[in-house]
Amino acid sequence: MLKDISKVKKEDISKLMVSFSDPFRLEIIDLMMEGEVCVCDIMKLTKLSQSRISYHIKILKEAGLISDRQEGRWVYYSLNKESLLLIKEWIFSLTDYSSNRKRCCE
Amino acid sequence: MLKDISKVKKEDISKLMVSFSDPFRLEIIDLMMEGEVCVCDIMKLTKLSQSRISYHIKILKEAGLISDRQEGRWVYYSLNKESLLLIKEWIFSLTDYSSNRKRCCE
DNA sequence: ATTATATATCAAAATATTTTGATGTATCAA
DNA sequence: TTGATACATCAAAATATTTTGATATATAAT
Repeated sequence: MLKDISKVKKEDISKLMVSFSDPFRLEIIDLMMEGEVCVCDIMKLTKLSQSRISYHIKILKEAGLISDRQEGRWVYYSLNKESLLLIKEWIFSLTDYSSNRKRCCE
Repeated sequence: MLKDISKVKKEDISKLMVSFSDPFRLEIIDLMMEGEVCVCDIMKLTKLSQSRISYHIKILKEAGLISDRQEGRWVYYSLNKESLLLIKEWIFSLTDYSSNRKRCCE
């Protein structure tokens, strides 16, 4: 069930895109492609500090890119498929743009 | 001719993504979907200042997202289909991630 | 030649993001 | 109930990005 991408606000798209604009967040996202991860996993696998990871996780969460689920002391994070689809759709609208070139300043 | 997306550096992806992380740049990109535009066009259509537009254009150029072509006093900018495809491919690899969930910390 | 136009670039100021280290909170185990 | 673990949050410092206004450069028209 895809939304009409032209009606999605630029602010929402740019906020999602901010998620991908940092190499450390991309690393974290990479790990989440394997499945759920907790902060402790990310610490082991990336050598980033705990608060630094929490900070980036927060950015991803606020963008709506990831979901969390608590279990005991652990919080499991995973990619949110809905927002991935939204991004995918937006990229589609971008790559399928009409290729008829207009002249500028006429 | 698609590259092996897993071999593309995170820094390259994040730099491309930075292009999309600002609402004004998204506006500019939107205009480019219609075809080539010059800075003067963008000025007319967005009411952003000239140097501000040039700044954002520079970001897009350095990310490799757009190409330029000079004609007299005008410089025409347009989206670079190759990098759009790269992004598309990257998004694909992200959305097609395996959904088998692993348990953390085991 | 002079002037106007289109755009780039620059330095400074304004903002925003990121990192760090410390502290707080909740959960669990002993 | 004490201590350890997992994570969040906070304030300050460090960085990075963005905006602004001024100036520079190249082209074109007069």
